[in-house]
Amino acid sequence: MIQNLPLNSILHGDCEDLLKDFPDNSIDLIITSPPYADRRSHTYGGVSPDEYVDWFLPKSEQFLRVLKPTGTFILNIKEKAVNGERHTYVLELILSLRKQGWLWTEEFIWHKKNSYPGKWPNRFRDSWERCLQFNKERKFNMYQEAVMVPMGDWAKARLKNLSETDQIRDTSRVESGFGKNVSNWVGRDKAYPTNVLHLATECSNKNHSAAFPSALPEWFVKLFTVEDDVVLDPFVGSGTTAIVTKELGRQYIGIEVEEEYCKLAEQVLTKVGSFQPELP
Amino acid sequence: MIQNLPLNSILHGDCEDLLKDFPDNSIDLIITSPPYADRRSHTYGGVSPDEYVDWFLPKSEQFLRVLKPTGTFILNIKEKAVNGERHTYVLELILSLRKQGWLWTEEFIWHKKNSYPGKWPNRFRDSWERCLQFNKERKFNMYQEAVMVPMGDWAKARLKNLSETDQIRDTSRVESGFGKNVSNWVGRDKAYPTNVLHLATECSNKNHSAAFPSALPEWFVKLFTVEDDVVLDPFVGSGTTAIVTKELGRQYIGIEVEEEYCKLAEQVLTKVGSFQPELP
DNA sequence: GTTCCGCATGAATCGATAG
DNA sequence: ACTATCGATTCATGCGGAA
Repeated sequence: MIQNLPLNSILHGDCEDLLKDFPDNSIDLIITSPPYADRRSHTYGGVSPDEYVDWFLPKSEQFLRVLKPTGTFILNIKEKAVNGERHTYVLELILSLRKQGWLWTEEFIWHKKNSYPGKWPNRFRDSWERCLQFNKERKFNMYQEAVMVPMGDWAKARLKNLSETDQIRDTSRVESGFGKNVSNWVGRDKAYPTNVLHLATECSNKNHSAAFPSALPEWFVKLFTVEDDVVLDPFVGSGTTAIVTKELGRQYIGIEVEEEYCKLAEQVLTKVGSFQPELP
Repeated sequence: MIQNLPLNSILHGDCEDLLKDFPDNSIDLIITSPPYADRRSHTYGGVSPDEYVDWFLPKSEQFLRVLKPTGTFILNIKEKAVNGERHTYVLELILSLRKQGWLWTEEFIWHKKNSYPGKWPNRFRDSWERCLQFNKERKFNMYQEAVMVPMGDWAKARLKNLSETDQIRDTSRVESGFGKNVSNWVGRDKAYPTNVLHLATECSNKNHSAAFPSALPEWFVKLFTVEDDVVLDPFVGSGTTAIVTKELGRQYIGIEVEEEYCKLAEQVLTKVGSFQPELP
């Protein structure tokens, strides 16, 4: 058991092992997107859907131990289609996590505006993922004001940045919720968020593709932590969670088994500046 | 066992009892929004979340029997928060329905664009519900073209393929359907939808607490049936499903235990016209 | 400097083909 | 019969070069 947390670093190894050295009740927010069943097989050896719960539970046991009683665990995950059916391993995982001692507080929906294309006789494109919120206690830290958006200024800023074609495109889009449909927000000062998030994946980014867009962890970090709080991502990948955590002036800990990802994340993190609060 | 289905009528009673008189494999689509746990307690005697699965399974057993092998069962449901947690009865219901013989084909998300306003210390407004798709067989009827939506950048796509003069000429003739080369790009301005539906709730219906907007059943009726197919709603309430079913030229069967709702639904249905296909 | 347009790129899924 | 691999399908996004 180590005395101090390895703050602001990316650790190389299996989170199940490495977390055993962490002290109890020391993390404010755990947010992660673990490898989905049968995905990323080159990295994680391809956990099969049927084995997924057994693979995950020892890890989440450590998450439960290191999380503060006021902390939150956000799990981004989505089940795949197997033999024409949705597999049930995510449902079983939720039930198992509750038996492990977690409270299943909420399920946020991440609406992926640019879902993977394709056509099949029996289903449409899969355009959403689960962001499951778990807690240790019924009372936890939540800073709702931090994610309220000042819509007036925001609308003007967005409008200015849009090309004409983008404006046409967006007004024609049926599913313009949180996105660029500015007209929804005219005359409003603040928007109360809901439990549905509308974000596009960053698929054709110049950077290495991440599991989720940075706006996703950003939103949860703002919502569940304040400055200098500690945010852990036990499957940090190319470092998206750590990067936005640092940018927001919180302290990050990332864990990753793939060495190449570790180096990549550390490389980017040295270039990232941390948020400095303005002095009056 | 009755010989013929009670087509285009609203039956008064408990669907579990009434369906026992229905023949096997006779319904093309079952779509329903059952009373949620602990809701509408005056109507259904207050099903508690812990008893919900046991309450539901005998009914779904009849659904399974009366549904055609090519048919679909759409279940609109959302778990409530109990003691600060999301209750797990919907997850358990999915697992139980699979054991009963259903295939859990898909989970659509209904994003409620204007969700009920409110603010709580530990959660945001709940602005989505599950629309669970179950089937008897892996092959089922699905008419995807019936629900295609305008493409995201339809304006861009059209402009790309046409010269300016062609644009003017063709757009002026679109209504008559005789434009030149129209077929080249007309097909491109529509895309298949995803498994996320963006629909506003209709606040107008004050009596029926579990009512969904007519656009929701409309979408599924178009997607899973053709004209003259039989659509059943075993918890039809004030009749939304039956009404849109009739309007779309399909045949409806509604079941409702509350007599007042039955009368209300029948009253509206007499005024509703059925879709008439145009003859050449 | 703008705006416009081509193009690669995805946490996908199914069905056919091969071992 | 059962598993592994592969091609076909499809569309929102953002980058970069062109106009």
